Amino acid sequence: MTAPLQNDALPEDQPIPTTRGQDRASSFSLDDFLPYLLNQAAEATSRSFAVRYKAEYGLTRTQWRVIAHLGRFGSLTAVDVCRLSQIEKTKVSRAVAALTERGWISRVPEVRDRRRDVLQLTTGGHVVLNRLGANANAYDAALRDHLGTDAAKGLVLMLRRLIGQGSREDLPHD
Amino acid sequence: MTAPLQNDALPEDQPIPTTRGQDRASSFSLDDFLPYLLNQAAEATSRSFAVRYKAEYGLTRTQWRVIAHLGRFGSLTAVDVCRLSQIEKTKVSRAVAALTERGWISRVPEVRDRRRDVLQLTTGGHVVLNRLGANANAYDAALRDHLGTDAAKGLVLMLRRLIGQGSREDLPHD
DNA sequence: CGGTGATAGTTGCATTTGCAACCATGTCAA
DNA sequence: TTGACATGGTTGCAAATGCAACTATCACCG
Repeated sequence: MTAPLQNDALPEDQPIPTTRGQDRASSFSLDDFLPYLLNQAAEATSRSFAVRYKAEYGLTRTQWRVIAHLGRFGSLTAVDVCRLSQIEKTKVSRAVAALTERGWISRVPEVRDRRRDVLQLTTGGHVVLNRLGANANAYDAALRDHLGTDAAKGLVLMLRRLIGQGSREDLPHD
Repeated sequence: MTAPLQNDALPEDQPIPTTRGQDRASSFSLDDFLPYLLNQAAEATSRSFAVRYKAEYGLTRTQWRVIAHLGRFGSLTAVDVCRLSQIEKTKVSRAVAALTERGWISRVPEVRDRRRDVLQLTTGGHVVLNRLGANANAYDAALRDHLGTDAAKGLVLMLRRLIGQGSREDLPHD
């Protein structure tokens, strides 16, 4: 659980010291900065779930994601995982190594192109995925519920939009 | 070396070469998992901006955030920053150390409670913030534009909701 | 063939992290 | 005053990460 740290910190007699108040020099408002908000939200929602797969299976975030992707797509090469998940090559490589070692995914070199290894969840891997997947579903449902079903749907659309348009060149570079 | 993050990844016409078949077993659908989408979106939108402040000022994400918070709130102690930003104690501590060293923030021990140091942007710090802030604004505007202004507003609301730990509404505004 | 250049995946190394233990100071109550 | 406990902040260390080589394989062109 993300312990909220909710603060009784800011009541006026529990002071944020001296010169509070916005700094006039800049018009930049962090609280409305989309990347920032996205980050916070992502952190907030990821963290509590991360605790779970970490505690129960000693999984890294990356590892969990790799598993999830393999669960979703059946079999993939490492590069496919990269493309789909937007995770760095190296990270995937190491996650795969670890997961293979634990017997949760299998890796079979492709004959037609021996540079590639085809990755797949093993039976054990499926067990893990299913267990965690159930949790994930429940958690997700709770989140959507909290937002309102329709709103949640809208959110998903926008997020997809942002993901697709991530770091593009048509964005201002002063 | 700047714009890695390749993402012609998910658009429907994407080949995804080696995918052989879906995996039946699990009912978990990664593509709809909110924390996952949020993460992706956060990554996508943060990265390109991060490149900028990293290249230009050698700033870490955390450092940038600390600066932004100090810019927003004027002066804070490290713990205040933690509470506001939801960043780990340690991370803040180190960021502050680095930023102080570079002369971008000042740290003054509080007399009433010598455990605390009051942090503030120096003039130099303000310069940095203003420069980057301008970029940030432009970038943010572009993102909102891409989403549609109204949709973007809705998005912000939902994100705040997810962040949960509280609308910044209880904080000194302006 | 041989050469050039992409692609899959790994490894080395310097940074960043996360977590827990650790000071120093402050608070409150007996 | 003293002692128990809370708080602000730092540090040590073991992971996790990012980036730039580097290997091995393939593809194509002459």
